[in-house]
Formats: sequence, structure tokens, C-alpha cells
Amino acid sequence: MTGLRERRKEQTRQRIIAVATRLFTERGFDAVTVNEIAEAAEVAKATLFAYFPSKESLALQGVGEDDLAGVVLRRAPGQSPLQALRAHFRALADGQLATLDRDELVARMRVIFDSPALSGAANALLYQQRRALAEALTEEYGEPVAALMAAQIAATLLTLQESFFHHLAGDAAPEEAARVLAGETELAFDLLENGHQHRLHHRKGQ
Amino acid sequence: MTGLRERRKEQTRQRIIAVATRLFTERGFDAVTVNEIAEAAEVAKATLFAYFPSKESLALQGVGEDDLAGVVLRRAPGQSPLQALRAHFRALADGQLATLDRDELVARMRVIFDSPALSGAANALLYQQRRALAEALTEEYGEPVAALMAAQIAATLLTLQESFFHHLAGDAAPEEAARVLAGETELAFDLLENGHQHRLHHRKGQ
DNA sequence: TTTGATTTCAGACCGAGTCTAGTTATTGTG
DNA sequence: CACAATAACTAGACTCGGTCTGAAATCAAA
Repeated sequence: MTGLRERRKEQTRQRIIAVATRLFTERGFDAVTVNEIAEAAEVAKATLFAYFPSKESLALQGVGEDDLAGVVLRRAPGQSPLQALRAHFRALADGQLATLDRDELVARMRVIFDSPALSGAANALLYQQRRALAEALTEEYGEPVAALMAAQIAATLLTLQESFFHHLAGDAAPEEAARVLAGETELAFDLLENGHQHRLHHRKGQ
Repeated sequence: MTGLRERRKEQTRQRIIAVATRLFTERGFDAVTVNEIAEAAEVAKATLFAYFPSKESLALQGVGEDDLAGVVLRRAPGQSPLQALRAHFRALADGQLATLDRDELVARMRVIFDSPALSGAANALLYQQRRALAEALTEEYGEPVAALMAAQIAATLLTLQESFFHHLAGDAAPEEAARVLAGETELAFDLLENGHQHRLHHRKGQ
């Protein structure tokens, strides 16, 4: 059923991503031109843009695909949205570093965080998530509260990612970074659940 | 002291902003070209970009100039950061609509929210604020908590602005919108202080 | 008025992204 | 197998945001 045509398309797609990824990690997002990518991948620029809507999307393949709203909507009965999200990201934090190639991951994140343009694009992706999450929360909490909650949750998760990257990009060992991430994840959800009031007193360092 | 030269520069600057603002509100940010703006303002494109670093900056003049970090750093002794911010935005919500021209304000916000590119740029401005705020909170709460708090606060404020705009852009009367904004501001800070836990139960509508 | 510094300018240039019109595959059908 | 119909690809021109260059205009100080 999967005709030759579709296989070729998939090949081309993969080739473009591979070439782009290599160039981005070698020289950084901003220093690479889509003309270069197209040339190196042996396609016309127009073809490249037929596969990917923008240069950013080339570097953000597979980013922002968490389904926050889905996690909330599919949670076990009796579980609060925050509990469900906490469990989800707890599992993710545990699993993440175990399965994934550390160097590849840190290279990917470095490409993103090193380019303001890319960080912005990643942020825009998160924005989508946020809206969907707000909608998922609306039934239970009403619109204004749901919107605020969703915003706080999304911002929190982005911050966790950033912190994780900074540890990983520093000289922290992968296990160390994973440990810190796990700790900060709990901290973050505690903060969301209990509010800032609980943190009134000096807690310098961590 | 203020030589002719500097007066001319200021005139030119104002002329460019005026022209750009008019065109943006007439036709929307994306449908206006910097060449058009330059032509209408009777300057060369290069001159325009000597005054303003980007097309976005033309539409975002005076946006994102709140100084969240400053509010926190200059708060009265004994006051928590959140208390200080709450007081600040409470005052702002009260004063805002009283002083400012409603139509002008809503036009401005419409220009921004109607263009994804512009919303993104505004978001990037908020990002700066967020980092400064995180730094201001670090002394008291330690780095990871401060970063999380700052992220939640910034996201919250953005959400308030969005909600305010949506009410204003709808057919809500200015006073009505101001009233809602005031209410949501309190709600937002309650949420930040007490956490989501407090909102477990059905609160449909508002 | 001459000199030196600023400002402005037109226009070339770059990179991202779109569009067009024509070419080359791959496909389903007789 | 031949033959449309269709899908994918291509080169190149084009638009728009933004930078750069080198020259011309303007202003300040002497």
C-alpha cells in the first residue's frame, strides 16, 4: 500500500531533517542558511518549504508535542488536574534521561536556547499548549481561573525545561541533572498547589 | 542647550511613530510595509532603522515598560513581593482606564493581538521582565524557586492583559472591562498566593 | 568660511519565504 | 504496454524585513 511515492517523500523529509540538524549543531541556527540546507539536501528551496513551513520548524521537530490538555482530560477519576500533570512529569523526569541519548539531547537544546528566534518559536508552540490546557480546565474551574492556571502551569514547565538545560549544558553529569530536574519538578508542583505564601521565608540556595 | 539637531531628530522620530501607528491601526500590522512607512514619513528606510531596531519596535513603543523587578526591589519593608505586586497592579487597574483614552488603547491592543508576530515580540519583552524579576526574587527564595515564581507571575500578568483586551475588544463598556480587570487581578494574585489547591471545586462561570 | 562631526540618503545586498510555469516522476486505467 | 492524470520537483523571479556602503546634505564650532 505504501507506494514508492510515499516512501520517497519520507526519505526526502528525513534527509532534510538530518542535514539541517547536522548543520545547526555544527554552526548554530542563525549561521545556517536555508539555501545551504536545501543545497546540501539536494532539493530546491521551494521543495524544502513544501515539507516544512519555516526554518524554525526544521529545528523544532518533535518539540512541544506534550499534550498537556490530554493529560488533564484523560486523568483518572478523582484526580485533580495538577495531580495528573505532576504524575505525568514525574514519570517523564524519571524516564527521560534513562532512555535518551544525553549528547544528542543537549545538542538539540543548545541549538534552541542559543537562538533567540528559535526560543521564541518554541515559546509560541507552548502557547498553543497553554490555550488547549486552559480549555481543558475551564469546565472545572470556570474561564478566568482556568486561563490563569493554564498560564502558570505552562510557564512553570518551560522554566523547568530551561533549568534542566542549564544544568545539562554546564558540566553537570546526566544523573545529577536528572536528579535536580526531579527535585525541581516536585518543587514546581508544590508551588502551584500551595502558592507562594508557603515560601515566605529565606530558602537561599537549593 | 537642546540644539536644532536634537529637536529635528525628535520630530522625525515622532513623525515616524505617528505614521506607523496610523497605518497599523488602519490596515493591521502585517499588511503594512516598512517601505510604506518610510515613504509616508518621508525618510529613507535606512533612516527608519536608525531610529527603530525593527518593525515590531514601531508598534510596541511603550509596551512592556512595567518594571516588575523594580516594584519588588522597592517594596516597603515587611511587605512580601506578591503583596507589593498586587498593590502595584491594583493601582494600575484602577487608574488605567480612568486616564487613558479607551479607543486608542483598544486600537493599540488590537494591533498587537491581531498579529502573531507582534504578540510574539511582546512576549519576548515580557521575557526580559521575567528574568529581572527572577533575579530580584532570588535573594529571598533561592534560585530555583525564584525562577518558578517569576515565570508564574509573568505568565499571570500576560493573561490578565489578554483577558482585559478581550473584554475591551468585545462590546464591553470601558467601566465594565475595568471592573472585570480589577476582579481578575485580585483573583490572579489569590491564586498565586494560595495555590491551585484552593480552587478544587466547581466554580463555573465567573 | 572652513572644518569636522552627524544625519540622511539611494540603492545594492542578504536571508526567509512565496509564486509561477515548466519538467519529471509515479500512478491508475484501457 | 501505452497513456493520460496526477503528484512532486525544479529554477528562478519576486516580496519583505533588515544591513551595509559610500556619497551628499546638514549642523556645530572655530
